[in-house]
Amino acid sequence: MKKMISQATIDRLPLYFRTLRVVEDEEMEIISSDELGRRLDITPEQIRKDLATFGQFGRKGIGYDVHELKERISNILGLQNKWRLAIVGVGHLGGALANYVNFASLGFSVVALFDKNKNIVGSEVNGIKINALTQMKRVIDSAAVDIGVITVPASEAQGVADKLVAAGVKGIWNFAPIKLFVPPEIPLVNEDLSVGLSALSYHMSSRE
Amino acid sequence: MKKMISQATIDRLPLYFRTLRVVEDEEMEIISSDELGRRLDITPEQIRKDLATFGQFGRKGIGYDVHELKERISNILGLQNKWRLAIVGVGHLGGALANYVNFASLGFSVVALFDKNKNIVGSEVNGIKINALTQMKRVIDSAAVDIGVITVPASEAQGVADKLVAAGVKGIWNFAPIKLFVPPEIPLVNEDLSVGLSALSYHMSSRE
DNA sequence: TAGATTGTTAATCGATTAACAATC
DNA sequence: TAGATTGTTAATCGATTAACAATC
Repeated sequence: MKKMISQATIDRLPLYFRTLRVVEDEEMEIISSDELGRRLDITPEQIRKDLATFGQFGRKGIGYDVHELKERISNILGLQNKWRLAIVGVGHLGGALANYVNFASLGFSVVALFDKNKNIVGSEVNGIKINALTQMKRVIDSAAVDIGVITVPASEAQGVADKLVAAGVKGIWNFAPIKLFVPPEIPLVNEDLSVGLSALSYHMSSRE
Repeated sequence: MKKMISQATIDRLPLYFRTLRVVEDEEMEIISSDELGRRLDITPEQIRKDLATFGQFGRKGIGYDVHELKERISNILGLQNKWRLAIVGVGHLGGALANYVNFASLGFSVVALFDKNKNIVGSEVNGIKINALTQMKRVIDSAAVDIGVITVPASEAQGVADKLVAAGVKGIWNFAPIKLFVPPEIPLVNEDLSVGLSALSYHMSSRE
C-alpha cells in the first residue's frame, strides 16, 4: 500500500501555490521556507516537511526556485488537468459559483448547469445553458464533465449525488449541509458553510 | 489557563446539531452515539469523546435525549446569540450570501451590506441597503453588527479586515483567498473555496 | 438478570515541532 | 570561511481508537 499523505498537508499545498503566484508577480525568483512561512503564518519546518513528502524541491543554503516550486505544486495538485465542472442547483449560490472567476485562474471551468425548476431550464447563466435534471447523463457525457458541484437543498443532495455518480463524474464538490454517501472511488469534498460559521460563533461566545 | 478544546471537536459539533434537528423532525426522542455515528460516518467513540469535553449529556444504557442534546450543543456553539452579519463586497458571492436562507435557521441574520462600487451603493439586495465603505464605522455601530463577512478580491481583503476590526466587529468570516492578519482577540474563520477544489483535484489525479 | 449504552481511562496512531548534519 | 538554508531524523504533542467499568 502506497504511503498515505495527510489531508492537512494536501490542504496546505494550495496555500503555498497561491502565495508562490503572488511572489512570482513580485518578481522574486528564490524564496526560503522562512519567508513563505512568514506570509502564511505557518512554520518553516512545517513547510519543508510538507514538501519533503513529494521530493526534494529546494537547494540547501539557497531556498526554492519560485517558478519551479509553483509548477511542481500545481502538478502535485493535478491542476494541469483543466477540470470541467457541472453545477447542479442554480440558486443564489450555484449562480454565484457559475460566475466565479477564481476557478478559471486555477484551470477549472464550468461547462454545464442543471436545475429542476422548469421555469429556468433553457435560460443561460454566464453564457452557460441550464439543463433539466433528466438530461444529466447525456449532457455530462457530451460536455465531458469531470466534477459535479452540488448546490441543491440538503433534502435533494443525496439523490443528486447518486445521479452524478451514475452519469460518470469523477469527483463531487458538495455545498449542501448533509453527509453524502458515495462510492469510495469517487473523491468528495464538502464545503459546509454552516460549520465555519458555527465555529466562529463558538469562538466569539467563549471569549466573552 | 483553561483547557483548550480541539478545533476538530468544534467542527464536528455543527454536524451533530444538524443531524439532531433532522432526527427531531423524525420524532425520535432518544438517540444513541451509535445511531448518530451511523448517520454521519463518525465512530460512536469519537462522538462520546467530543461530548464528554463539555459534560455529561446522556444516560448509560439508554442514550441521549434528542431535544436536550440539540439545545445543549446549540448553547455550546453560542447559537443563541443571534449574531448579526455585515457583508463587505456585494459581487456574485456576497450577493448569494445575502440571500442565503440557511443562515437564518441557525439564528444568523444579514443586517448590512457594503461595496466600494458607487454604481450599486444605495441599491438593495434582499431588502438590505448597500452602503459605501466610508460609512462602515457608522453603519456597523448603528446596526449592531457582530460579524464581518469578507467577499472582496484578495487584493482588498486585508484593508477591509482592518476597517472591520476598527469598526468594532467581534469576528470575521473570510472568503477571500488570502491569509489575513487580525488581532488575536478577533476570531477569524476562512472559507477558502480554492483549497477544497484543489484538494478534490489532488484526489482525482492520484487515483488515475 | 441480560443486554444496551454511556463516560472515562489507557493505548495507539499520526501530525507537528525541534534539532542538526549536509551543503550551497 | 562564515552564514544561510534545506532535508531528514528524533522528540513531542495531540487526536483518535480501544477497552471496560458503571449503570440504566
